[in-house]
This record gives sequence, structure tokens and C-alpha cells, in this order.
Amino acid sequence: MVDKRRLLLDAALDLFESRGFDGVAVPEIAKAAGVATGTVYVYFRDKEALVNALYRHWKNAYNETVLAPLPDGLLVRDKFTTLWQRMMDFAQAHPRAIRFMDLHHHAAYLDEESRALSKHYVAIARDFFAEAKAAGVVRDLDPIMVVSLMWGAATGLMKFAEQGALKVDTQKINDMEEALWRAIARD
Amino acid sequence: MVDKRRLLLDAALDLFESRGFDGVAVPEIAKAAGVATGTVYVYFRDKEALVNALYRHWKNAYNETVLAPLPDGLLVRDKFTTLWQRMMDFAQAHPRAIRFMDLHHHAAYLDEESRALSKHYVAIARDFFAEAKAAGVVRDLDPIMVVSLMWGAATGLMKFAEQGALKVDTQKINDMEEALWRAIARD
Amino acid sequence: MVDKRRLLLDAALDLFESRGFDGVAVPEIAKAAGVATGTVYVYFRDKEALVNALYRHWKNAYNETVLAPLPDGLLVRDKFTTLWQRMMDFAQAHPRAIRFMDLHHHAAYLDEESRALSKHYVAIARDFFAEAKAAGVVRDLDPIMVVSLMWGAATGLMKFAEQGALKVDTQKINDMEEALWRAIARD
Amino acid sequence: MVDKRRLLLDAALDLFESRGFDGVAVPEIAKAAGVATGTVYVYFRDKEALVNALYRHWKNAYNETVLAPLPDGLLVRDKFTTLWQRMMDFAQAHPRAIRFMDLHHHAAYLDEESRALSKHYVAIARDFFAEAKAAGVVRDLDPIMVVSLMWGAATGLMKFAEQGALKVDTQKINDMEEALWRAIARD
DNA sequence: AATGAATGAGTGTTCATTCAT
DNA sequence: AATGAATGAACACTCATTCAT
Repeated sequence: MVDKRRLLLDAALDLFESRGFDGVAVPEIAKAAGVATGTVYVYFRDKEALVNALYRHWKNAYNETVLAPLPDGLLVRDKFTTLWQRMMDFAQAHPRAIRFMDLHHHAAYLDEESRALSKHYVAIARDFFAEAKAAGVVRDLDPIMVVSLMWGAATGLMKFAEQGALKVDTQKINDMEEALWRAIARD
Repeated sequence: MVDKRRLLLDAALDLFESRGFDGVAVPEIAKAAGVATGTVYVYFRDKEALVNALYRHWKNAYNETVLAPLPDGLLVRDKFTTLWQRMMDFAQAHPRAIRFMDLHHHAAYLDEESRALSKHYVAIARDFFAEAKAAGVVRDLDPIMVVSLMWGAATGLMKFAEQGALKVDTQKINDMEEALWRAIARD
Repeated sequence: MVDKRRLLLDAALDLFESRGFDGVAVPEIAKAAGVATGTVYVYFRDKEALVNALYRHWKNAYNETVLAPLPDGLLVRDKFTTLWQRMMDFAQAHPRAIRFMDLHHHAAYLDEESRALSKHYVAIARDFFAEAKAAGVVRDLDPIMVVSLMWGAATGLMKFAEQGALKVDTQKINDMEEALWRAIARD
Repeated sequence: MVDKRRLLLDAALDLFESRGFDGVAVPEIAKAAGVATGTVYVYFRDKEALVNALYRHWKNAYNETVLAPLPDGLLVRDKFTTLWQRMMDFAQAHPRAIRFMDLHHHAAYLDEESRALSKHYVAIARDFFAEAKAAGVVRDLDPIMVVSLMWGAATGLMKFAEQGALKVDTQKINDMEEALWRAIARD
């Protein structure tokens, strides 16, 4: 027996990502998930609860995968490579999830708990760059700006790839990593 | 006598940017513009025509302002500075327009003509980097990737600024410009 | 200078006949008449006043043409021929007017004065058949039933002609007249 | 449990017949049927689908009742009586249905399938009169003209009865049948 | 738990009418 | 007299949600 809650979240990701929260009808999500309309309300109090559950699901997955503690004793340069590699692995495995999170970042129907998950991510990233700066390997840049740059680079790639203007492959991922490191590294 | 078409476009930008196309009711746009509901349909055939007109208005404004021909005889480095400066000037003058365009990039309700305007932008940027590469001042990177990086950096800054995590000032803009140039420049 | 009131009535006849009172928008009538929307309200208080004016115009035309006093000294049989001929002449000259009157016969938006015109027609017809019956040339039938039969035959012809199932010509008109007379005549 | 589809069709017949397609609001039909507005759209795709379903329902009922095969071995004269009797039975049982069909005969919102049902009726009637003519009992008249005459007579009676100018009873029905037969019979 | 018919508030859009020009 | 932009109430239709089964 399949997990209907999971089927609903999967269907909702596809639909919300491509048409936005208000552009998708609840019965449509149910149909895409292969369940009856009423079943949505067995698993989620209402449409907002569903989108919040979806957001949290993917934010948590992202946080756990990308922001997992880095192995001790790695050089900052290698930590950076690892972080970028994790981001790209995640983005390639779940491109819709990346776009969904980017799109719904600051939506009114996300509650406080959902938003808090974003802060966690920023905090971790900030710490990493603060440490790198202290170690003297990166230049004196506002850590948040570095986060903007990296998140922007990742979502930018996804966006152009989606439009067919670009095909994301190992070469491009490595080129982008090198470019980003040069952007922040001390000479 | 004020231009009601303009009032409607202004109101629509605010509302669509913050709540998305389907999250905004037409009478609400009218009310925000200070006109009656029916007046929307005097100026626009339907809601889709309104969002397309809005998208084109800002894409054209962006294309004309940011992608205007660069002065002759400028060094590539200075051209880059000029381009980035124009992007940031535009983004700071019209932050909602930047976010609106980013959000609606590939929306189903945009027609072919609206989408064509995006291609224009990409083409211009591509040419610039192809030229810079030929001149030997930037490394061998896919021009589209450079466009992703710059657009991503710009929208990333806007996003974090919006959330209050960051304040965009001259210092940050210059830092980001320097970082982006380092990302792509030949050693 | 053309008479705009007349242009409006002509346009309204075409449109009301083919799509009904509620199926036609006032600005559409204005456009078909080649005048501005506001001009409709210069000549008619509102849409109901327009449809009532139109109904009266054609009912009066019908009454004056078809029900004009018959020449004295005519045989009943010839009076009948004359009446039918007048009906058919009118119907062929103004087929839309016939259909319009038939369709709007008992519409809620017709006022008492408009409806009274129909009664006039029925009264005249009733008198004619009462007289014919007294003269012993027609059988003992309710005069109203004879009116139903004749009006039904006339509108029936128009309806099938409109659909293209039938072409109304002199032969058919004469055949129908003969049939109708046989229907009511004493042996 | 009552059949809501049927309740809706019944309510729609009353309302469309008296005020026309565009004169009736959908919520009004729902209210008259005792269901919620949305329920209309559970049973019919849109207002046009509802009016087409209604038209087909009654055209089929008419075709099946009035145009059912006549008993073998009947004299033409008796077949005629039977046909007229069936028409009148139907008209008296469902006067609104007769008027509805007459009114919407060639309306723009009826689709091809709905219109085809009218042709069936005409074809059957045509065959009957062609046969009667071959048998030498009726005069040489275009069968369509006979159909016009009979349909016209029937709807004419309904119309005047509706206005209160006439009361349809057995006497009148028989008188009209006799009149119609005389109209077409060979001497 | 699961269903889907039923609901009615809310949406996009139309249109009779007004009024400043 | 004539205009047509502007209006807002009313319309066709949708959809989040409920509930009897």
C-alpha cells in the first residue's frame, strides 16, 4: 500500500512549482496523486497546511543534505567544493524542489515555523564564511552576500536550464565552482 | 487628468509581485489603482493581457536601460562595471519590477511576444561575453553561465534585502562587482 | 443627415430578432447603427423603451398595412384572399419583423400599451370571421382558432424558409391560401 | 433521493421558456431547482450544455411520442387523426416544452447534434405526406408546407391559449383537426 | 481511512447606464 | 445633439471545503 500523504506531496510539488499556490486547485492535486478530493483533508487540515508541509519537507531535506556537518580536518577550499557539490547534487536530483523553495521563499501563506527553516540555512552558511574569513583564505565580504551569490548562481543555472538555454553537466558545475571560489577567495 | 492605464500597471506590479498572478483579484487591482473594476477592461482585454502588458513594459524598460549600447572605446573591464552598475541602478530604482520579472519568467500566461523579450536580453549579454573572451580578458566560460551568475547575484541580493537580512549600499554593490569580475576574469 | 432614431431601430430589429432581448448589448446596437453608445440614450430612455418603441413601430406598420379597411363590396372569399396576400406581402418584405413580433409576443419587458396593439389585430380578425360566418360562407369555428391557424401558417412558413427547408414563392403562397380557405370554408 | 439533474432540467424549462436563454441567470435556475449554484456545474459543463441537454430531452421526447411508428393498416385519414391527436396530447401535457422548442428552434447556442433532432422530425413528417399524396388522398402540396401548417396551427393554439384568448378543449382540437384535414385533402 | 457529490463564497468578466466634454 | 470613457452591479463559472456514505 502506497503512502497517500507522500503521493499528495509529490503531486503538489509538481503543480505548485509550475503554476504557483493560487494557480492550482485542490481537486487537481488529488487527481494527480490518484486519490479522491476528500482524502487531501484527511492528511492536511487545509490547502495552506499542505503547502507548509511541502515547504518544510523540502527545506528539511535540503538542510539535512546540504548543510550536514562537514568532515573534520578539511581545508576551507575543499569544504567549499563539498558544499557546492552537495548543492548541485541536490539541485540536479530535485530541480523542482529548488525552484519551489525559491519561488515560495517569502509567501504569505508560509507560517513562522516554515520560515524559520530558511534562517537555519543562512546561519550555517554565515558561520562557514566567517570561519573562512578568519582563516584568511577568503576576502572581507559580508557572508550574506556570499550566500546570495551562491544561491543566485544555483537558481540561475536551474532557471536557464529549465528554459533550455543551458544544459547542466559536470563541466559546467565545476566551472561554476571555480568561478565562485575566485569570486570570494583572497589572492 | 491622470493616465489610468499607468495607474493600473503600477498597482498590478505591486500586487502581482507580492502575491503572484492567481493570488490577486482583478477588483483588487482596480481598487489599488483608484478606478472601478470595469475600467480594467477598458484598458486591457483580460487579466492575462494586463500581466503581459506589465511584463513587456518592464522587460522593455530593462532592456532599454541596462542593455543600451555601451560607449565606444571602453575597456572590457569598464564595460563590465557599467553593465553591473546599470543593473544595480535599475534594481534599486525598481526592486519590485526585478522580482516580478524573475517570478514570472516562464509563466504559462505569458505569450510568445512577451517571452521573446527575455531572449533579447540573453542574446545581448552573450555577445558581450563572447567579445570579452575573444579579447582575452575573461576565461573560457559558457556565456549563458555568466548570465546566470550575474542575474542570480542581482536577484539574490534583492531577495535577501527584501527579507531584511542585508542592506544594499554602494559598498556592497562594488564588492559584488569586484567578486563577479574575479569570478570570470583571466588571471 | 440620416435619422439616427431610425438607424437604431433598424439595427435593433436585426439583433433582437436573431439573439433575443437579453442576448444583445446596447453598445452593440449602437455600433451596428453607426452611432456612439450614449446616443442610444438620447433617443430612448433605456433598453426597454427601445424594445417597446421597436415593437410598436412594427405592430403599427402591420396593423396599418394588413388590417387596413377592405374595399367595400368585395366577396368574403376575395376579402380572405386580400388579407392573406397582405400578410404575405408584409412577411416577405419584412421577414425579420414578423419573427421579432412572434418571438416577443408576451415578453415581460413589453408594457401595456405595446400589448394592446396585439389585441387590436385579434379584434379585427375576429370581426371579419364573425361576419363571414354570418354570411354563411365559413363553417362554425371559433374565430380565434382561425386567427391561430393563419398566424401559425404565416410564421411557420417564415420559420422553415429561414432554415432553408423551403423557398417561399408565389406558387406556395397561393397553395397555402387555397389550403387555408378550404380549412375554414363551408362545403 | 431526488435526481438533481432532473430537477435542474425542470426548473430550466420553466425559466428559459418564459424569459429566454439570456434572460435567466444560472443561480436562479439552481434556486428554482432547490440546489446550490455550484451543483449546476456538477451536472452540466456550462449554461450552454444545460440548454442543449434540455432541448435534446424534449425533442427526443417529442420525436418518440409523436413520431412513433403508426399502427399498420390504418387509413391515411386515421393516421392523420392519430398524428394530430398525439401532437395535441403532447402539447397539452407539456405546453412549456412546445413553446421552449419553438422559441429556441434556431438559437445560436444550440449545437449541431441538437439541431439534427429537428431534421428527424421534418423527415418523418415529409415521408408521411409523400405517402399520402401517392395514395391520392391529399392534394399536391409541398410536404414541408404541410408541416409548417400543422406546427404553426399547434403553436398558434398554444400561444393564444397562453394569453387567455382561447381555451383548448376536445371540441377545439377536433375542429382544428377537421380544418387541417380539409386544408390538405383531395376533394 | 477514504470517497466524491454538494456547497456557496469568491473570481473574472460583461454591460446598462451616466456624464464630462 | 452627440460622444465614449468610466462605472459598479450582476453575471457565468470556479474551487476550497464539508459530510453522508
